[in-house]
Amino acid sequence: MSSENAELRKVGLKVTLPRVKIFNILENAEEDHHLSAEDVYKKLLEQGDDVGLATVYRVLTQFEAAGLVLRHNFEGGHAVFEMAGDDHHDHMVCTQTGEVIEFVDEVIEERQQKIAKEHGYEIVDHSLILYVKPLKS
Amino acid sequence: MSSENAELRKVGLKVTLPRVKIFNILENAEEDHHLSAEDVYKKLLEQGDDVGLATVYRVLTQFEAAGLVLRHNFEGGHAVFEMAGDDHHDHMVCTQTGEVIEFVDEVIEERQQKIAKEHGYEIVDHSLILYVKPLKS
DNA sequence: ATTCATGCAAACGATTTGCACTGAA
DNA sequence: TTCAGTGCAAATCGTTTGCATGAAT
Repeated sequence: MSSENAELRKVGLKVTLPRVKIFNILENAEEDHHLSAEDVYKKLLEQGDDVGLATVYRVLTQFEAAGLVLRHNFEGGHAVFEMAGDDHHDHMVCTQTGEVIEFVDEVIEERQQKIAKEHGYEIVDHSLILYVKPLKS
Repeated sequence: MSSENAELRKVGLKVTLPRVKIFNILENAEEDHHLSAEDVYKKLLEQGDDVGLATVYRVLTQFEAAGLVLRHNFEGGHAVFEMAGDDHHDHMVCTQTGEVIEFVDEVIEERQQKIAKEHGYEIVDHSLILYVKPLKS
């Protein structure tokens, strides 16, 4: 039935309540789908689920290791997580509002590959974050 | 005489021993000039200078605020600092050796500006880090 | 005397870990 | 009955802060 069960099994994780709950929260995060561990924890409490913060961290780390979610280290100390399913994109973070905008640019993606190769490397992962502020209107 | 004194005064920082010592360490870091606060602290101890770790953090933060050094948040929790004097560049971090390679790509720089503008923003700062591994040889 | 800079230790926030407990296979 | 998964509290790590002392103006 619920597809998340399949997703979890597929990556070798036993289907447990906390894992399913957290998976759903990540999957259904509409507005801003970049959630910190704390965010996930609060959402769990809000919906009446009693999951420990430590478990949230453990599960998120497992999801990351399994490739289900991506962990980003924006400035400000804490990490944010998002479903990995969607296609790759980079981030623009507004320094005034904290808003996060996603974008992709093929030209940049290609240059990156090229640069790495020129130096004798291949890219394992990359992080491009633009810290921006609204244009004077 | 020593130019760092001028540099410090220029940015409105009183010339004190800890500040000069730390400035020199940053400036003379050859091999890898991306140093964590801890790295700087250890170098101070090695050369027999008794500066508190808290002071290292305070001074690095002041230097950053003054635009003398740049702070980068590579993955792994801790921040690294480098002299800002040199021109802008991005980073490639080898996931196997931890080596840090710097690079600049005008095409990428331009695209970034363009993308931000298209979304109604201007770039305040940006962070591009490629996590790489050596090509199979 | 007033102000700024420092060292030390305590405080911090995010994340991790030790451990005893529970529940499923 | 075995063992992964969990909650809770304590521990850890990088970094910041409060406070009292010390140097410079």
